[in-house]
Amino acid sequence: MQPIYAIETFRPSQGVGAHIGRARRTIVEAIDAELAPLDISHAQWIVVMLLGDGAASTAAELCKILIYDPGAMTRLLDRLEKKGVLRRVRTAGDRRAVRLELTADGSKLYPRILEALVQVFNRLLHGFSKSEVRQLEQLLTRMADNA
Amino acid sequence: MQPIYAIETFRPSQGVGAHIGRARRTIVEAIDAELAPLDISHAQWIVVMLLGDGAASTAAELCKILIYDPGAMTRLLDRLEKKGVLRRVRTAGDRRAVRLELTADGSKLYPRILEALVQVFNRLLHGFSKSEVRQLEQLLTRMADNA
DNA sequence: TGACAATATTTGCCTAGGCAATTATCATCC
DNA sequence: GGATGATAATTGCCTAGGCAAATATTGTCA
Repeated sequence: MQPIYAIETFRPSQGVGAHIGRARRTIVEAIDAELAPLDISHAQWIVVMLLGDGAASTAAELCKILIYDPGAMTRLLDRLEKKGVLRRVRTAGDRRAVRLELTADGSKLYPRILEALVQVFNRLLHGFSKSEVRQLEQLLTRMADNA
Repeated sequence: MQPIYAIETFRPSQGVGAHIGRARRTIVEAIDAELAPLDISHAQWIVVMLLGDGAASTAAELCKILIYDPGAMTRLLDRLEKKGVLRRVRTAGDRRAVRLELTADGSKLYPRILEALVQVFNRLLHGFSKSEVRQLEQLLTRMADNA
């Protein structure tokens, strides 16, 4: 398999990295606009969704998934806890870890954010066939798996 | 064309957004590791590359491309100027704008970063055919164009 | 031309993230 | 079982980004 890019011809602002960066900023901007009335930050709603759909349940898991500083995560969780969105629960199993649970209010947040996400992604993926979406996901996954 | 996602079945941590986020974090992490010896931050080397390949030449253009706060950009440019990487040049045409130019040292930085980028992307794109890379780029572009 | 909106940059203030050190708890290996 | 290393979370300190206001300049339109 040949290398994809060569130093002589690679233009950073036209490579895959730039495209992914642009797509990501586009997504974040669109979702933030959609969620503006909820008064919740980008980092915060991602955490709510990861907890809500069961992808994570501790701070360490969130940090690993998001490649996020543990100290910053502690404070982010402080803010969400103070807002009443989640609570920290000491578990019997591993007393180092703190299990994170959405409160009733936090759980109500989940479907509202979910709706915004579905709406935004359906708009951004307008004109895509389902197989194209699946393909996009697979290509990105293969990239990440190469790391 | 049908909507891609439905509220009932959409799982945020498995959608396109999550994949793009993961891919982006993977890329940033890999490049930062590669560029560690240069002692230059993520935001900084992106600016150097955008200036170096002519994709931008003013602070406002950088802000637009990167969806970055103008105030933060001013200070980021301050740091790069103090490092001797770039200089600000008042132009005769529009006296509000400040044209940004890489210094000789900044220009030397360009190929070193370029090499790191090519290396990292070739690694992350290992196993991809060129048409798959092109396809990935096109899918991402179509997404961004829908915004 | 003159008033007014828009653009480019800068500054102050506040918030949030990164890094390093600390504490508590678990896992491992002898 | 006990020493040692790893893991989870937290805290302090510093840096960097977001927002709003201010300044300078340009564009527009009556």
